[in-house]
Amino acid sequence: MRYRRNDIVERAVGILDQYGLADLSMRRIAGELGLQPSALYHHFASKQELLAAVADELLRRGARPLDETAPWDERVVALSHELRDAMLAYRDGAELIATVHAFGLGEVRPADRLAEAVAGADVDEEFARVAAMTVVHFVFGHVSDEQTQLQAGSAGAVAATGLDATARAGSSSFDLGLSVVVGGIRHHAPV
Amino acid sequence: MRYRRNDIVERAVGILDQYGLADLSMRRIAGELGLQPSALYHHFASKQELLAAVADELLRRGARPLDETAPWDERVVALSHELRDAMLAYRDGAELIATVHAFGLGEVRPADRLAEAVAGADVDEEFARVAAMTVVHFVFGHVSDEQTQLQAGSAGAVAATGLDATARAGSSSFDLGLSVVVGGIRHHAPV
DNA sequence: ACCTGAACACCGTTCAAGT
DNA sequence: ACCTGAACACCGTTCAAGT
Repeated sequence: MRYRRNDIVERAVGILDQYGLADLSMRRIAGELGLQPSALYHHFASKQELLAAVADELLRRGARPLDETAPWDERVVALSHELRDAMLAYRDGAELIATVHAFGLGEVRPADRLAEAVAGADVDEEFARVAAMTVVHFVFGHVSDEQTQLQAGSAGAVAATGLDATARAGSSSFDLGLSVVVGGIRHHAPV
Repeated sequence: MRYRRNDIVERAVGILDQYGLADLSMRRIAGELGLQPSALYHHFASKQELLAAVADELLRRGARPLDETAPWDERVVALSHELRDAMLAYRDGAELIATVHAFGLGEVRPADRLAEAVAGADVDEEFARVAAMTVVHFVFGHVSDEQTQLQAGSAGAVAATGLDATARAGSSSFDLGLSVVVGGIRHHAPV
């Protein structure tokens, strides 16, 4: 069989969601496609590059149109929720996306759209960049924690109501933490 | 040779600092101690447990006394700098500490001391906990980014002045981002 | 352009057996 | 209590060769 880059990424997304990041090996991806592991290196220079492409794919699948006319803080909140939902939509999505970006990889850069939104407040460019990074760090950290707890819960014998409670707690503490960061940006003395 | 848990952790810290997290394998640790890899499983149930002990050790080595009489915001800033310095003191320290805590491991919990400090503001207990987690997520994310850039720079042929500039930029954007989060906590409407 | 086959240099973990 | 020796079931990556 002959595949293109995107076929491999799609199969990798499937393995990630079904078996988790720990089982997302080059050998497993190749095996499920009926290829030798070495064939993947025709499409990707390394596993890191393949994982970056998978993270980009998850972010693209989670992308939503943004109301550009909305106030800056509403746009920041909308973008943060979009990012959170994209991270939670697939198994280990949070860990994968956070790891890829920790290594400075990935073409899709959530901080860029956030920085544009923050620039709508009355702040200079450097502050907008730092503020956007702060929001991204909060979202990455919070949602990684959330997904770890969510998946630990679903592994054990937790009642459906218990899971719902966990999800609700995650969502409201996410909104509370986000309001702290957005409030901090709002009350920043203009430099 | 016969070793105790702590001897193994100390040797692991040495390997981490000299060769990095990617080379911190059970086989490497055992080899440097003149042991069979299987011997480590008498002291630690898994590699994850060993890594958690290493992360705890780094945090303990970076611990500093805290002025309990200082205002809550100064204590939050001091604890954040203590955490940042502990993460930066050893090669890949940021990634290790962030990863261990992302999996809910480690006995040393930076969020606990931070929550105590935040409780000094006029806020309820749940808000103090969420605010402390927000600070931790910011510090973990920012310092992981910082260390990635720092180490990418030191790998190439960067002049000493260039490295200093990178470190200075990291520090001041850290302080700026931290002031956003602390400002957000300060301006939070008491519930 | 895309893939095979084989190899290299590794991993974490288990377990019976030793002292 | 602490360690050995051997094995199991894997890894990512390289490279000459095939079509």
